[in-house]
Amino acid sequence: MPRGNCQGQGWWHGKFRDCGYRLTIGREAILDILSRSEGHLSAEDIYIKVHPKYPNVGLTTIYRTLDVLSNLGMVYKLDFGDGRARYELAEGPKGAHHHHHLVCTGCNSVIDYTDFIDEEVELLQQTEKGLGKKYNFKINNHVIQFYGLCGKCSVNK
Amino acid sequence: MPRGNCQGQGWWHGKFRDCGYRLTIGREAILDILSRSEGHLSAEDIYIKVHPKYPNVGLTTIYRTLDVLSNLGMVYKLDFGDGRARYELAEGPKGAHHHHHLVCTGCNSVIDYTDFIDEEVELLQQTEKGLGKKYNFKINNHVIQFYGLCGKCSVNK
DNA sequence: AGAATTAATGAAAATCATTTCCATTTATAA
DNA sequence: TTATAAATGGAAATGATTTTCATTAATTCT
Ligand SMILES: [Mn+2]
Ligand SMILES: [Mn+2]
Ligand SMILES: [Zn+2]
Ligand SMILES: [Zn+2]
Repeated sequence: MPRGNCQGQGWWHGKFRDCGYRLTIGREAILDILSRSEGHLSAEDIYIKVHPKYPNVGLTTIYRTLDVLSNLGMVYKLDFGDGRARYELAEGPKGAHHHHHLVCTGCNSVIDYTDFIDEEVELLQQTEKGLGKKYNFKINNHVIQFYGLCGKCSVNK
Repeated sequence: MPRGNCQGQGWWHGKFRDCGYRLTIGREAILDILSRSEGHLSAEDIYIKVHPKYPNVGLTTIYRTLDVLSNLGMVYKLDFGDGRARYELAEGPKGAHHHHHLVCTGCNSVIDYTDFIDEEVELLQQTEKGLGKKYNFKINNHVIQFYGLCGKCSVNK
């Protein structure tokens, strides 16, 4: 009977180790929070969620880890114009869960949407290919955000 | 013979006044710099360009004016991930000159592109309409940016 | 397992873009 | 011209992020 159990270890161990990074409590905690939280967390949001369980993980480590994860492409660093960076897991273990954003300039709320029109995906691929060739650019990511007013804010306006 | 001449006054006077804002030297200088500069200027970039001619326009005014212009929709405030906001004129007097961005994550250079815009614009309008209805969202702007490595950075990598 | 090696960490200090304060100036309308 | 409120600049404050550096801990090697 194997003594280690792996079910709780998270799918990222492999990728993480492969890149030469050490596995630490702090990093696991951060990844754990990111994977079980919906939404767009700031560094401090994450710190506050991590702290009760791991009081000795500092905010500095949160920033450093998010930077590593972002460089590895495991996390997206986003800017919604509220003066602090926001982070979300790039994708789950099963593969992509790609989405774009609707940002309310009134209340700063953000809606994820995945209901792309079929043509949207296709156009994006064409565009990436075309632009890549024309400008000799190796594209590996994109950000699409719509700005406007949510229902509440249109009314209260 | 009319004594004022208007040719140098800039097309924005009207819009600006209509919104109840006063016309000041500083504001004109900033708009002037924005309209005659290519590229994506930070507040400080603008300050440096304005300063020789108008040494008594302070950085604070640059920030305040950019905020006003941005709220009026005359200027886009952009984030390319280098820690400072960048600004560009939304459009010239003749109408739109809409474009999107290719951002190099290696050297932070940015390419404006207008290729594929036609198809994109059409799709975008569909998408805006669809999303607007579904999420009860009044969309009035969007940001599309592709991230990757420019030619130089792919090589030097 | 124990020691050696080196990455990772936390706490405090530093950085730096942006914002706030407030006394003074200035654009605009009466 | 005068009255009025908006706009300004310079200094100080703010606040997110980064840097520093002495200490700790993960991994590798006996
Ligand atoms: Mn999202
Ligand atoms: Mn541009
Ligand atoms: Zn809203
Ligand atoms: Zn580059």
